[in-house]
Amino acid sequence: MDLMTDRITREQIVGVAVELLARGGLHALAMRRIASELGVQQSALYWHFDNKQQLLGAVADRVVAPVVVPTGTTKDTPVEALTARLRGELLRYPDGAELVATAFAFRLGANDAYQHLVDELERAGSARPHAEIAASVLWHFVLGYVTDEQQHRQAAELGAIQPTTDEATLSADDRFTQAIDLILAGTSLSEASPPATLR
Amino acid sequence: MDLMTDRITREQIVGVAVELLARGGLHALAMRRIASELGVQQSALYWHFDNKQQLLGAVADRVVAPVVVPTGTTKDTPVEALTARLRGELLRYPDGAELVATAFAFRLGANDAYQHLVDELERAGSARPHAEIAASVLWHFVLGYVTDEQQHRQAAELGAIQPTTDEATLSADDRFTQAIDLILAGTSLSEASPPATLR
DNA sequence: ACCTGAACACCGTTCAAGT
DNA sequence: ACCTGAACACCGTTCAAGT
Repeated sequence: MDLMTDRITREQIVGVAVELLARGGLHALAMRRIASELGVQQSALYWHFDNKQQLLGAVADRVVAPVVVPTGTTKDTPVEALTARLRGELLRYPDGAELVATAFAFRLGANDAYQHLVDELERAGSARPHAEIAASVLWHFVLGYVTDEQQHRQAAELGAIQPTTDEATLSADDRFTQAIDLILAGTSLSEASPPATLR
Repeated sequence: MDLMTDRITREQIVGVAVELLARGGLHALAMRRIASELGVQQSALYWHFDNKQQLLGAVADRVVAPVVVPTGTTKDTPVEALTARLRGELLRYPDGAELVATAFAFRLGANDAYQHLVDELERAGSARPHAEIAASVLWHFVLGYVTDEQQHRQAAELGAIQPTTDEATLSADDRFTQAIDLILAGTSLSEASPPATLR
C-alpha cells in the first residue's frame, strides 16, 4: 500500500502499532508482531525507538491527537465538549484509556491533550493554579472511568458478566456526563446545570 | 517463622506477595518468585488461585483493608479523611495505586474500600445516585493521581528527572487536598472550605 | 486434596555483525 | 545509517503424574 521503500520510518511503525491496537488491544501490541507486520526483525525497531514505552507514548499521542482542535468548532460549552471528545477517542480503541493513562504517567505521551485541557479551563475563566487542579481532576477521572468501561466491555465479551439488565440503572454515557457536571460544579465556572439529584 | 506445615494456604501466598510488592513493586510480583519464596513450584499456586489476576485481587484487598474502618474514629470530615487515608495506604507500596486500579477495574479487589466510600458519602448527606457519582469521581481521581505520583517517584529514582526545584510549586500533598476539596465542593455537602483560588 | 516436573507459547532487550 | 541473526533472561499457564 505504501510506496515500496525497504527503509522503515517512525511514522510507519506507529501506524501499524495503531492498527494492531485497534484490532487486538494492548495484548496485540508486541514488538515481534509490529516487526513482522512491517516485514522486519524485532531488533530493527530498537534503532527507531529506545524501548517499548517510548513507542507506546507515540501511539498514545496519535490516539488522542483528534481532541486537540482549535476552540469554537463546537457550540457546546468547551470543557464539557472536550472531555466528551476525549472519552470518544479513547473508546475507539480497545484498551485505549489504559494505554493513554500509562503513557501519560511516564510523561511519554498525551502531553498536548492534557495541556489543551488546562488551556480550555483557563479560557473558560479559571485562574492558573485553579485550572491546573481542575484539569488534573477531570483528566484522571476520564481515564479511570473509561478504563473501567473498557475492562467491563472485555469481561462481558468473555461471558464473565451478563449485561446487568438496564432497569433503573443509568447508562454509562449518563453517568459520565453527570460526573463531569459534578466536577465542573466544583469549579466556579459551572456552565453546566448543577446535578439534578443533589440531595 | 510460621509453624512448619508443608501445605500452603491462600493467606500465606498473599502474605509473601505483599512482602514482594513492598520490596520491588509490581515488577517483583512474579508467580515464580512468589513460589520460590514459599519453597514450592510455580504450578502449585494454580491450585489455590485460578490465575494471577485473582491473586493480585487478593493482594489489592490486603493493601486497602486499613481504610475500611468504623466511622467516628477520626475527628476530621469523614470523606476527606477517608480519601487521605486511601492515598496514604497506596503510597506505602511501590505501584500500590496501579495494582489497586487494575484489580478494581476487573472487580477482583478493593470492592469493600469502594463501597465504604459510597457509604460515607451517603452518611454525609448525599442521596444514593448522587453519592455513587461522587464516589466514582473521588475514587478514579485518587487512583489516577497516586499512580502518577508513584510513577514519577520511580522515574526520579532512576535519575531520569530532577526533583523540580520546589519554588512556587505546590507540594503533592497540597495539590491532592485542593483537588479533593474541589470535588467535594461540587457535591452539595462541601464540608471543606471552598478552594481559595477560585477565580 | 495438594503438589511436582516438565513443557508450551510467549515476552522485551542487547549486540556483534552485516550492508 | 539502518537492519539481520541470534541469543539472553525472563514471563503466565497447563497438565500428566505423583503422594
